[in-house]
Amino acid sequence: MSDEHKDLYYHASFHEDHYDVIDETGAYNSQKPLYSIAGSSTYGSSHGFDPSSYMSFTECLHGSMDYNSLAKAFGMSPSSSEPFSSIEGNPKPVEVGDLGGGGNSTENPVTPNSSVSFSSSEAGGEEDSGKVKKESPPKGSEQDGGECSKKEGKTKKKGEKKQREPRFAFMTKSEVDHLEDGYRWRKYGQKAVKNSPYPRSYYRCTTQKCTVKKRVERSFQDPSIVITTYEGQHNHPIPATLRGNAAAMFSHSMLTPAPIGTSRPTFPQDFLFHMAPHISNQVGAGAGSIYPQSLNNNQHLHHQYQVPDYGLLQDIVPSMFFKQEP
DNA sequence: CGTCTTTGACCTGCGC
DNA sequence: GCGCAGGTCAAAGACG
Repeated sequence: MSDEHKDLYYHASFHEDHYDVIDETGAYNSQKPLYSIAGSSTYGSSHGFDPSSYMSFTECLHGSMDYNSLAKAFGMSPSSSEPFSSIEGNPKPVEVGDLGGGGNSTENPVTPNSSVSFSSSEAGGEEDSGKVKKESPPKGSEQDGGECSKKEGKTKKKGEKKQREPRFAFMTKSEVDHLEDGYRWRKYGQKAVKNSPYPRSYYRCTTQKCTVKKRVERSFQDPSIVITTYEGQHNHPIPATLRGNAAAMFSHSMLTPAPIGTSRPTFPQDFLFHMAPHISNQVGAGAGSIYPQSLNNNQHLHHQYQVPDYGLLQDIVPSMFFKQEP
């Protein structure tokens, strides 16, 4: 494995979380990797992809995702006190790598190494530096839409580490930083990232009571790649008013076959994750690359990727990852 | 007027 | 203890 690959594919860590990425050979470079996902790259549109199995990105965030199951499916022990990879003080981000492949979409060919990586990390109680703001009300209360008073309560309990919501990171090749995912977000901050010329933006779901946040930053290794990290799960449906009927049609369209590489799907904005057949046994966990497909318009055309063979996936990929339609 | 972005300040945890 | 870096707040401004 060459470092070259890593560099090429983004071995940069997600800074605070140390998300590393693996190269196409499956080798990765991480401190505490739980498992990695490496994808194969080559795939011809002729394979015809099986649209019956996929899950929308939004849905994923929606709550239909069972972290434990996911973990289990991926070869991790779901039950234990570490759902995904949580470890006291040491988030074990699941990483994904390999941007190898991808392929090209008819309308917008993407470079071979353009794909999206997906990683997640759950923090049972990580410390995440700085993440905790004023530590006032336990995330629970303040969050709720409530912007409560900030600088006041320092009711932090000793030894009680703030619990972090599960997080999922996606690397998408795109020119736009903020990818449309069906939800409404409000930017609440932007920070320069160390060692990166690109700033990181912080967004929060505008829906009341929804505490989902997401961070968006561009890879400094490959500026064309946008890293989006979601934290938490939406506890509400997609805003119906968003982008017209996007939300409305979402429920249906997301289950509709989308011939990638042939015609652009007409779904609303969302991503479809596709798992690549390539399995890497890093750290004893199976993996596959997840290719997202933007459902938006031209704006995200570059998110269309070749779809890998689905065959193998069904067995390794957690069911919740796919939406099965009879 | 409501919503969203920008941006400097502030807070917190961590490493040295 | 100090400095650094990440994360968040909230005032101010832009926009429709």
